[in-house]
Amino acid sequence: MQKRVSLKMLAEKLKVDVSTVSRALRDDPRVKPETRDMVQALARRLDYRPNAAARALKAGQSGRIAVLLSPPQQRFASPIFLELLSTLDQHLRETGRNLAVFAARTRDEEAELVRQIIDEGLADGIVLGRTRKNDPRISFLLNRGVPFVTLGRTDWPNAHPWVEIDYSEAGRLAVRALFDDLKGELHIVAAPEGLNFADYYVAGALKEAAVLGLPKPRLWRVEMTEAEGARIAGEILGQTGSVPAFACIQDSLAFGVFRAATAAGAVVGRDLTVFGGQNFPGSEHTSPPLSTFSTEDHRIADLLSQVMLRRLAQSATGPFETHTVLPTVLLRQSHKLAQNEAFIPVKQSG
Amino acid sequence: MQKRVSLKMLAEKLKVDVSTVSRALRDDPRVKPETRDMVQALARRLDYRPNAAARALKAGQSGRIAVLLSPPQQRFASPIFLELLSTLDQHLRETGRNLAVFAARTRDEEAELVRQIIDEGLADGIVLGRTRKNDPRISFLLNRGVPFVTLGRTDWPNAHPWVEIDYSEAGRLAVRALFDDLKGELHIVAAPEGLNFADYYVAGALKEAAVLGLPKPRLWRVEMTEAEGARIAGEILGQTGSVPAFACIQDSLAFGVFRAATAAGAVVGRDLTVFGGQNFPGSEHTSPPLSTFSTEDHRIADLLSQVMLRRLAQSATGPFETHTVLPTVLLRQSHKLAQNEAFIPVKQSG
DNA sequence: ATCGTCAATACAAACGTTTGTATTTATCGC
DNA sequence: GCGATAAATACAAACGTTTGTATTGACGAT
Repeated sequence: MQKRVSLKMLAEKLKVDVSTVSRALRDDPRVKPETRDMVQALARRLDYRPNAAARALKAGQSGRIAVLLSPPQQRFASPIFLELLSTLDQHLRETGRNLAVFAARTRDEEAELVRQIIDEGLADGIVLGRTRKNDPRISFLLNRGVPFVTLGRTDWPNAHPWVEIDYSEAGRLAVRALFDDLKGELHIVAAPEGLNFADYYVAGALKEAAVLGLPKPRLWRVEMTEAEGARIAGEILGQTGSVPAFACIQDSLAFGVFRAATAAGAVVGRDLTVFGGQNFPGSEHTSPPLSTFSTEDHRIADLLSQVMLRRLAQSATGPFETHTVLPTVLLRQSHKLAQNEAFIPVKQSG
Repeated sequence: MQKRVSLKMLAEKLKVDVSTVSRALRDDPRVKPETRDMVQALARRLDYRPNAAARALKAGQSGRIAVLLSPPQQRFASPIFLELLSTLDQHLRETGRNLAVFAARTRDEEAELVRQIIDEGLADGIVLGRTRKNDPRISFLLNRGVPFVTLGRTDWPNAHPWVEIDYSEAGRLAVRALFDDLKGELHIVAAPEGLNFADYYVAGALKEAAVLGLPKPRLWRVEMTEAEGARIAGEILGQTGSVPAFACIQDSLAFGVFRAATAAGAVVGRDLTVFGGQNFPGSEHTSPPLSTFSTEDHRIADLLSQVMLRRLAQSATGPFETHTVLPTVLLRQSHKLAQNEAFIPVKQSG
């Protein structure tokens, strides 16, 4: 357990000044080639690594990028997050940066957490998702001039780079798909109001319902958990004799619908129809295979990483034109009623 | 975009020394109560936050704990990781620490990454999973005296705290369950050799097979991906006329088996049987519901966090007696062949 | 020989904290 | 009213870097 090797230590051993050592290691032309080689040789031999805290202090930059994990984070948290963390870390490490992760307990806590991250110098930039209306995190970051990238556009769509999944299209798509065999009431099951992606989904779904001449669908704004999906479907299946259709914004909710159906002795594709979202692992193997839309997780993670890096390289202020709306792709067709046709996979997901 | 507020700034405004400001903020009895209040009032008004880098440099501690995400990290990465990150961040922030995340591309890269984390002072402690035989990460950390906690025991079981899932029991359990209706060859599909949890699983499974007087099962050591599960099952389903049984160490592999079965027109529960692991989201809703074992993700995450904090509070060297082996719980019974009995959920998973 | 020039290196300050020690100021005993 | 004592505060060094500037010594030009 020897002492950590520092510039000072190298300097003492070589009987030169720390400044010379520092410059030698950075290939500064001001140091004599022989000195440089000597320093570098010893540094390599002792496996010298520059201290991150000291560098951060000097540079006024932490060298870290934060990812904000949005609550609630449970087993059913969107699979995109892990992919994002992994991809982002790869990209960051290539540019000498590291990844910091913060998980707020509640949505209200997030703004304060963001403030802490910035003002304590815990990170130089932030990646955040689940943008919302009047998002206090965004106004704070803009105000401070902090580089950040969001998953989902905000109320200041031209003030920062963002990447967005086309949830409006997803909503439209789900309703359109369910419409074909619609035999009963249509339920839109989305995340709480104010969350932008959910608002877009609902808007897209409602618009499509109107276009198709449907009566106004029943709207549910709940947390995206299997429990909530089960609760809602359980309630509906208990009271109606018709064949309800559920357009769920996320597969977690749809899984809940499956659970409620099983509990009620109802069969999906006969007594009810379901459409999910985000193509969770396992959704391919439900019975019938869950209709859902793909969100191209890897591409999103990759894009967010790239955009974050580009933003970090930019000067302090915008405009930042990097706005990308990613398409959603229809997967499978289990929403079709059994008596109409066989369940056929539209596209393999692996 | 005003300058960050520092101790110096507060000191100048109040015409006192920075040391006084520093002490006032930490409620040092050496500063006069009126001065203390004056300082704290201004600090609150200007929303002063101590700079993390400066503190880290002075303290010789980064104030961060690293979590190593083990490759491969894909959509099917174990759901435990997100839960772990979330829980750990909660606990850490309560003690003024933060969470850093590192994702190695390959297993070989991990040891070097760990070295970098420690020697550059990127973190003061590490949480790591997927321990293996002759794990170079562990020997390095022990050598450096770094506080760390592992998910899964190591070759140095008394030298550091760890938490372990009872994979030996899981293997035993899977084979025992599949045995009841075994009509063909038994396949053990586990993660690559050298990964401790997989080795325990295989050992437990083989031992149980021997106890039950079964012929030696066929062994597969592959990455835990749906693709690998599908590949293996596809191969087997193509060549055998019998009813193979697959004990998969993780649901991702089992999902692959389901996919291959669908592709081959085979029906799970009639033409083959499957047993999974870790109870992934969605595994409840396969048809038939996937038999698997639960790994109590939240409890694991909580335990790892607690143990890490306790370890950080301890003196530099052991012994560290915190060893916990968590049980695995059988969920569902879809491995039963259809003609024998109906598929009944043994226990709800939500 | 002397000065300027250049290369090579050393010195020093700074980033924002924390903390040991020195200094100032007020208070008390006598 | 004077020295001792304690309270309050200021000074200074340190953590490990980076980087601007000063110093040293050798050499060529005059």
